[in-house]
Amino acid sequence: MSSNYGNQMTTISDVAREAKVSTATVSRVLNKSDKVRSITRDRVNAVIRKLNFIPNVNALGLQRKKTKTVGLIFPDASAYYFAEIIQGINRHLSQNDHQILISSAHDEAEEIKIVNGFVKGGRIDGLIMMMPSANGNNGFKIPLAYEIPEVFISCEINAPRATTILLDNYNAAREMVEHLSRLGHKRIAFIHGGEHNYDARERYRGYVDGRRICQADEDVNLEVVGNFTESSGFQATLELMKCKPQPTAIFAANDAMAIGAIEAARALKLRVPSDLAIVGFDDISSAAYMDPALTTVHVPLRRLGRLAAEALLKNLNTDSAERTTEKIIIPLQHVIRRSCGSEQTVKSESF
Amino acid sequence: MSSNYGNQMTTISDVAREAKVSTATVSRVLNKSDKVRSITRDRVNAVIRKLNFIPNVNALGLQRKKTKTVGLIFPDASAYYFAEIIQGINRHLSQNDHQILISSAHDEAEEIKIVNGFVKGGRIDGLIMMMPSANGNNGFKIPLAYEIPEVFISCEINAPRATTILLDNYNAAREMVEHLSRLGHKRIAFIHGGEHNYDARERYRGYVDGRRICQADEDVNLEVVGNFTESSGFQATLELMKCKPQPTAIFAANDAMAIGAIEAARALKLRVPSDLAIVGFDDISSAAYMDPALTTVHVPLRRLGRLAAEALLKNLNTDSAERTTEKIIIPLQHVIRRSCGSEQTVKSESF
DNA sequence: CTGAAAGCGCTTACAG
DNA sequence: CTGAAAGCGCTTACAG
Repeated sequence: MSSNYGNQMTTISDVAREAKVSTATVSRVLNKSDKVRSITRDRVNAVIRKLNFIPNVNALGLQRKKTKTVGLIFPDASAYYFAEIIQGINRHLSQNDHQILISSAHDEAEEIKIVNGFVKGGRIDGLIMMMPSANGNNGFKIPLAYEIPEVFISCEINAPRATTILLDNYNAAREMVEHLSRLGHKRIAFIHGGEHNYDARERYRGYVDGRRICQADEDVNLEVVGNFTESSGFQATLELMKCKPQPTAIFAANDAMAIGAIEAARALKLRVPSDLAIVGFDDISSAAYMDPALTTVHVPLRRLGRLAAEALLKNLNTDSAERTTEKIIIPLQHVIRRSCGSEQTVKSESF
Repeated sequence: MSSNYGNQMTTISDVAREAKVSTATVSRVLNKSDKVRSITRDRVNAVIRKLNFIPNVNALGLQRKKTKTVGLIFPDASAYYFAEIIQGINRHLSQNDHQILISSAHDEAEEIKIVNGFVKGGRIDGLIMMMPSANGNNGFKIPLAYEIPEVFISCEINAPRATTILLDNYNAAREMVEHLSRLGHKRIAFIHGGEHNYDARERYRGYVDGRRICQADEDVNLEVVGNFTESSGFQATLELMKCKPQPTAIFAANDAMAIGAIEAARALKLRVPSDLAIVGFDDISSAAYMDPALTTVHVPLRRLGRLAAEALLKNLNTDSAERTTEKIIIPLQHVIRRSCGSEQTVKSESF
């Protein structure tokens, strides 16, 4: 195996030699230290530019214990959330001279292994974890033992001095039920996204409370568990429509399942929304283009990513003793389209 | 700012002290060198395990010029492709003890800046780039000057000793036109994905040749340029249906635009497929759940990601002088559903 | 088979 | 304001 960087590598010594100063001075210029005469500084900067010098990150990491790198850990599933959030994170981080090391895990054991490697290997300065399957009060002690700043997305781990960013799933779901109730629905069914997912559980909680508040036949069981995929929404809907009496509205915990639900309604020769109202959650890009256009809850994923990046960056620049424990909850907006049968807002949809 | 790794950091010296050997010996054990007595090896390994020692990546990077990290650069757009491909790459790379550093760029200047920082900063051992907007023979010299292995996805840059992975867009598109022609369509329109996108251009080329081969009224202009979004597909379809005579089929260069096209057909009170056949490209997860279910071309994104990872890993372990120039073309399969009006296959779709 | 020592590319007290 | 030197955590000839 050959040396990798080959002849491309310019070092601080090359710069020092060319500028006729010591490496210490070059270093001071690089680090904007004020203890450099401006004439010297200019000369060094000229050489840096001329040689297109970029400091070796490994040397920096070794010496300063800073790598300008943030670790990102995501669950294996959720490709859609994943992509959007990363874009939001990356935009902010790259503007602030930080890079992203990503990995995905499908269970906590794998998760912990990755975090361990990242942190003990000296690869990262901070960590952003999206782990909706993490279960609050048990396990999951490992990453919290490290002293690097951490941001958790969509999981309620009570991590001291860490930042947790959550969607306000509960209120959005509750209000969605209230909206359906206002449209006259009494039997509002729910397709659950899965017991092991934080967002899904919170949406469910909002659904239950919404039904109670609206006194919407809450004693009738109208719940089926899906797994956030179109096909599970399809199957769940077939199940639900076997109930007697049948539900008049279905609230799917995400848009993919709502899409499956609409397809199932079609297979059952039910018209949406007149025979059956169907609503989702997420507001994916095709939601506006379905037939009928999908009523849903908009989830601002890029913004979520940006908030995570901002929170992490802030803590990266704060002494660990000064760091506070923060919880950021992102309020969510409904997007009322045709699939819920809401008259007054149909007109607001136009292309 | 406090030191980051705090007391978590175990070094090779800690291990050496505890095992009563020199750091050189520990290093030899870590690197599976055979020049260590097995008794010594066992003792050292026991300490390594006991202290949960993980070598510092920065020190390794400095010393060996290897970081066990692969850089991934993606265009800002294409969130969907992005997520799926990364999952494929990550799965393979993490199994082989490599990490992923990602970044996205929206033009070549930014691209080059990122690559520069990655390579000259000593951050990566190899590079995977997805740059459908890269334009073959011009510009884009920079990354190729480096000696690290490179894999290009969806762009035809004639990079010596690099691997290029392409989808067989051309043949899949041509065959799609032939399929529509076989169903009796003469006026087959095309919604282009954008001149600056390699996949889009290739799909267009397939469309043009398909029409010629089928002698499908090829002299009539039935093309509109979109940008791979639902809304552009919607607008493009409104445009196309102003043509006299109207097209009887629309081939959208991706599924998102096909979704917009179906919605537009609906707005125009046209039934799909009987009044207007519509087909897409990508086979996104909701394609099977639309109404009508979308005929499209399946693109195996995870596999694409895995192939990229495999190719890179292979070259990472090959001396640069031995590396060959490779081009891998992934054949694509059609998925015939209802939206094209193909009778014989409707029955094969079931839930 | 094992250890002492130099060195990878930086930063940072320390001395001047 | 500037430089010589030590040190961050590893690896690898070199000597034994």
